[in-house]
Amino acid sequence: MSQSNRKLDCLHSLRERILSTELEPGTDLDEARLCEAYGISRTPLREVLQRLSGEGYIQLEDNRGAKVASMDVGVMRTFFQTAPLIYANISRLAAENWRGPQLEALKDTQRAFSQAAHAQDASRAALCNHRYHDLIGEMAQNPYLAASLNRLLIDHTRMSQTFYRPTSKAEAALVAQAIDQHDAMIAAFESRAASLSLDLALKHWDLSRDQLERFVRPDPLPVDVYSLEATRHAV
Amino acid sequence: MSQSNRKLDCLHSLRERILSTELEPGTDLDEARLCEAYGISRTPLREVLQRLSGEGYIQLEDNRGAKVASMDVGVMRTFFQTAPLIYANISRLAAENWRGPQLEALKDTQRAFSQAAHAQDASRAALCNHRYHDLIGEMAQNPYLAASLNRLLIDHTRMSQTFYRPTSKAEAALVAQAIDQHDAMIAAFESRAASLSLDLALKHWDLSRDQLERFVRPDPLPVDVYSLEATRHAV
DNA sequence: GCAGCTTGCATCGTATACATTTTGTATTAT
DNA sequence: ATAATACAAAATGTATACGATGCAAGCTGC
Repeated sequence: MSQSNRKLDCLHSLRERILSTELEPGTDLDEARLCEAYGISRTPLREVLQRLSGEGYIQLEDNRGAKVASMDVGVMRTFFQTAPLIYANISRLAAENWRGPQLEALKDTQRAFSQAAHAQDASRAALCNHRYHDLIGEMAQNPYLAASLNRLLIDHTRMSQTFYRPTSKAEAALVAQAIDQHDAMIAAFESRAASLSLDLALKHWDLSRDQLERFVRPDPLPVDVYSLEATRHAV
Repeated sequence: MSQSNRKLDCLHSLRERILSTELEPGTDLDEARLCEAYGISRTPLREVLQRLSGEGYIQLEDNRGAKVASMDVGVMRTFFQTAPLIYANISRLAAENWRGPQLEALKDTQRAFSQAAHAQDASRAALCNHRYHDLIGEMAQNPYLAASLNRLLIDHTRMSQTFYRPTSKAEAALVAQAIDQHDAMIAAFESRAASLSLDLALKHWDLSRDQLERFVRPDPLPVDVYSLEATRHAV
C-alpha cells in the first residue's frame, strides 16, 4: 500500500508522544533521527511534520527545524478563558447532531478511559480522555468549532497529564467524578438533551479547572514542621 | 534564501486563488501542472499542499490528489450558526489585547479595502476584507479562537465573492455601510472599548448575513411578464 | 586581548529518479 | 452486445543525492 503504515504510524505516534508530554513543549525534533526511528525517508517525514504543524502540535521555523508547541503562561491564561465557551457549545451541538455509530464509539472510548483510570495508567487515561472529547467534537459536526476544540484539547491533555496520577485520595475522587460526568454526558447525548449537555459540559469543565488549579497551585507546604511529624506515621 | 520566494509565492497565490473562487470548491489540483506554473519541484509543492490542507483551504485524499475544499449546503448552515459567536468574541478580545503596530496595519488594510470597493474591484475588495478580519484575529491574541476564525473566513470570503460586485444600488449601499462599520470598529479598538467592539461585530455580521441571504435567495423573478415589459425601457 | 572574519560541520530545502497505486481502454469470453 | 479482465498510461508516494543555510569554533589583524 502507498500510504505505508509507517507514515501513519509516525503521525499517530508523534501525536501521542506530544500529548503525553514524553516530548515536552519546546523540544527540538531532529528530522534524521525521526526518520531512522520510524523507518521512513525524510520526504514523508517532512510531510508529517507539516501536517502536525497545521494541527498545532508543533511549530516550524525556516531552516531551524521543528519544535514541539510551547505552553507559556500567556497561552495558559488564554486557554482558561476560551475553553468553557468552546466545550459548552460543542457539547450542545453534539447532542443535537450526532448520528450513526458515533455514540457507540464514544461509549467504547469511555470504557477504555475508565479502565485506564482504575489501573492508574496516567498516560493511557489522558489519551483516552483526549479521544473521548475529540469524538464529541466529531459528533458536533461543526468543522469551525472543531478547529478550536482540537487546539484546546492538545493543551488540555498536556496540562492534565499529571492529574490521572492520583497521588492523593482527593485527586482519585476527582477522577472518579470525571468518569461519572462522562457517563452522564453520554446519557444526555443519547436522549438528545441539548441544554442538559451544555450544562454538563460546563460542570465537567469546572471539575477539570479545579484539577488544573490544584496542579498549578498545589497545597502549600506545612508551616509547622510538627504537623509533619504527626502525619508521618499515618502514611 | 532557502524558503525560495517561489514556494511562498505559490502558497500565497493558491490561497488567494481559492479565496477568490478562481479555483472553485471541489476543483482538482494537479501536482505536475502546479509545479510547472510556479516553477518549483513536486517536493516543496506537496509541502505547500499539506500546509493548505491543515489551514482548511484544500482536502487531501490518499493517492487521489488534492481538491479545493467544498462548500456544501450542510456546511453553510453550520457557518451561519457559528460565525456570530466567533466574530463577536474575537472582536471583544481584539479590543482588549491588541498591541504595538497592529492597529496601524488594520487601518492600512481598511484603506486598501475602501479603495478596492470604490473601484468596484470585487476580487481585491474581498481579499482586503479577508485580511482585515484576519488581522483582527491576530489582535485578539487567542490561538484557539483564531483557528475557528480562519476557517470561517475562508468560507465567508468565498461566499461573499459576488457581493462586492454591486449590480444594484441597494448592494452598493450595503458595501458603503460595511466600510463605515469597519471604521467604527477601528475606533472602538483604539479606545479599548471591549463591549462596544462586540456589539459592532454583531451588527457587522447582521449586515453581512443580509448580503449573503440576498445572494442565496435573490429577488424572485416577476410573475407578471407585463411588469417586465414596463421596466425594460427604464434600464 | 578582543573584535571581526573565515572555515567547518550539522541540518534544512530542493530536485530528480524510482516504486506504487489508480484509472482508462482495449481485448476477449460469455 | 455486455461484462470482466488485463494491460498501459498517468498520477501519486518514497528514497536518495546535492545545494543552501545557520551556528560555532578557530584564526587573523588591530
